[in-house]
Amino acid sequence: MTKPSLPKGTRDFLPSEVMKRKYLFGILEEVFLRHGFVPIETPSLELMQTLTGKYGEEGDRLLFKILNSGNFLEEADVAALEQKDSFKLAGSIAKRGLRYDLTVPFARFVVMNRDKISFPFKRYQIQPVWRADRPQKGRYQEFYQCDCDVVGSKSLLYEADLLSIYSQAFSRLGIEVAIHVNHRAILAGIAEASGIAGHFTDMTVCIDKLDKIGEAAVHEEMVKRGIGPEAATRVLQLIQSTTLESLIPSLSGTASGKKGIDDLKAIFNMLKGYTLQQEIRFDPALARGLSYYTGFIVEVVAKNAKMGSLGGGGRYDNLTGSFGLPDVPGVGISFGAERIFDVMESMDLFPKNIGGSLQALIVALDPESMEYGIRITQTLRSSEIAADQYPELVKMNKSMKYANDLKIPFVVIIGEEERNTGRLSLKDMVSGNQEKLEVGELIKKIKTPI
RNA sequence: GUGAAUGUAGCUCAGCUGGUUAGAGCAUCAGAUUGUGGUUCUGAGGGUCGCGGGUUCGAAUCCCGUCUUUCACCCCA
Repeated sequence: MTKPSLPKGTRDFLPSEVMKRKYLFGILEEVFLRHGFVPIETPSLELMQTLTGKYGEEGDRLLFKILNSGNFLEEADVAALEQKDSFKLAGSIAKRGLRYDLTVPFARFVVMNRDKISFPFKRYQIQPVWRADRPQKGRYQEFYQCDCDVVGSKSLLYEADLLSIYSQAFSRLGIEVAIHVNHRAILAGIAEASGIAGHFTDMTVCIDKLDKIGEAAVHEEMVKRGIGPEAATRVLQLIQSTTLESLIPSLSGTASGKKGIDDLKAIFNMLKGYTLQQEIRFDPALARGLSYYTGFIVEVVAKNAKMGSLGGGGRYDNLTGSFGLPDVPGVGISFGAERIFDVMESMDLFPKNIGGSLQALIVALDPESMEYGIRITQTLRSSEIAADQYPELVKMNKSMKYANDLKIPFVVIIGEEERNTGRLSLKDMVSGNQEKLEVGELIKKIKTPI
């Protein structure tokens, strides 16, 4: 016998947890659908050639690879095997891998299905992804991503739409958030205005850490990466601006700075037509995931919970380029479902009534009542009541305990007397009251909300 | 990839500087209660102390190795 255990970074979900997760995903789906996004699904497995090279060296290392079937060593790269070069060997023995995110498979999907979809194509996708990362708090090797993207349009209307989705979704979930917005061109403008255009990546890597390590440490790190101390000070000064207007004097001289400011202005202008319940804040210090974002960028942070980002996204201009379809612009956002779940759990934001599913348990006391109970159960079920019959004739306290453990609100007790009179005992498990009712009354009673 | 912890009953954990038969709570099962759950009381079952080696008269306890899991960093959701 082997001791049961799970691979690291994976979890079982109990019924109550699955119900909560469905509730969360359900709300997201409703918001997505209402904004005109449609669902797609892609396989868990992709070809390694689809996945490798898309996430940088680090990402390639974290890909789960799937061994080829059969005697896969026959085709193994012998030289790599002898050199113990695992990475090189993998290419010859694993032609498939588990998807690492939903964005790259989506890019493949768009390229392969471009004849079947109409642009702009608005899709959402809620599926698990896998990463061979070291797990830690709130981070798993298998987790769900909820992505929402539009491809095939450069219109800034979609930026506004996606911000509206964030606002509505978090409001409906009951989480108060700040939606931070920035633009890659503004960051480029800041670099240019500080005379360090050549150090753009160094700059963004550093300022991304601002809220984590503080101003002084960011300054120090910028200098360490070859940015002059004065330029670093200038950068820090510029990224602390809280309004677009205050950046205009410094950035309007640079082409990219102007472009970024114009874009964001246009987005904010469109947002005036939306009803937004959450704060949307311009934050020039936001420098997230810049490796593939080319325009607008966004990140969502909970206001009342100590938790990293609950979601993020941005515009990218060349999603499908690596699959041979250039110039397809896109903009998208992602919800960090696992973290949102944790925040909602810690703030007790799930409705109380999503735990139990069964509304009535039928308990029979003798073999004839068992048969009678089957018919009653079916009657209740066809009256849209979630009903179930206790399957064995046992001491009643056992079946009552079962009803109690499952939080079933009503128990229908059927014995000889009930059978003869046609009036069944209905016990309300919350109040403990019990009364004898005919089936019709009983159904009405169970369906009446408390 | 770097660093630090951890591992004892199904679960959460106690077990002092080594000393007979390894404990508790929860959970399970049975009874108090032969037609009534939650609370309570009584009892029962359940352990190769992660695995391997070493020190010792004696190891859950000390040492070494190994595996597992967790936490932090990197990175990221």
